[in-house]
Amino acid sequence: MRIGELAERAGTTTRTLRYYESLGLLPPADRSGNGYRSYDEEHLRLLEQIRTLQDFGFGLEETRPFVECLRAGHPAGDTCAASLEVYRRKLAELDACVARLQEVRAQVAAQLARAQVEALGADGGADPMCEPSVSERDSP
Amino acid sequence: MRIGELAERAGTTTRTLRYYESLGLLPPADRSGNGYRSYDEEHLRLLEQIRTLQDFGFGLEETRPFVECLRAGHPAGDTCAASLEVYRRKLAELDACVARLQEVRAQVAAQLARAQVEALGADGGADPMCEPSVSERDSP
DNA sequence: GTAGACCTTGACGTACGCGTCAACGCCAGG
DNA sequence: CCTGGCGTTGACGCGTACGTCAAGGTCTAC
Repeated sequence: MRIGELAERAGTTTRTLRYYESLGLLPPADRSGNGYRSYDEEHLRLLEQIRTLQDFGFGLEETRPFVECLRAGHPAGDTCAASLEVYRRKLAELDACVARLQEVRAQVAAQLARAQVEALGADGGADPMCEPSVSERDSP
Repeated sequence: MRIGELAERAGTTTRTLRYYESLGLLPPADRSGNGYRSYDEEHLRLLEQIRTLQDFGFGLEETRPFVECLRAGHPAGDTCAASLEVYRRKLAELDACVARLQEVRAQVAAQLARAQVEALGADGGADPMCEPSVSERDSP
């Protein structure tokens, strides 16, 4: 099949396929007599592997071991040692990233709370502890 | 003070200060007779505000309301309505991002687990439950 | 007067993953 | 024969937040 068909079947663009080839991520496609790239089903599998990982947030370079694993003849791209290592590294990265974001979230939330109070204090209400909060005497 | 001193005190570089000015994020600095930029303590406060937000992962444009709030004479950059809105938007973004990352993390973990099993099955061990694990009989 | 440290503007480089032309070749249908 | 649709390479653009270099002006100290 030619590049346009492969691109469509893989849900990507011809530009992307040529880009991957230029990176050496995809093997150089065979050329038919007129110079057109010629692809087979295996290329489609490689692309599906790449797209799956991309959706996970993997960079293109991180997908390389998976692609090479498939090209080496393995039925799955992620059963080779190098691929497993990338998975593990990525898990660690994800954990670190989540932790950082949660910490930031807490700090931003705290800043927001403080700023809201300050905004009220500066804007309108002079002393905000006149009326005792009713909720204390509500239940007994 | 001149640009080098401000940069050092703010923990940044002269390039960054000129860049912010070119964006209109910082107000154009006054020039002394020789054409050098001249800054005061207020500029330092603006920069501190920007850096704090940058550390939270805010983009430069997102810091603009805070800077303008300070420039408007408010004692804090985050007590203006626009700044509070940015805080709230950022909180929502952070929550969405954390959720997405956690979902991805779960999927990657699942892929890793599956791939490890497949790798074992293809590589060596035929039936991996011959020797009962010794740790079970260790303590009693 | 001259070296060195500071300042000025301008412009290109970086990383990522392509999008979007430009200018051209090839091939099938009418 | 010509149009339209496919393909080819090459090269610039984008967004973000600057780094880095170039070529020059300015000020201080010796």
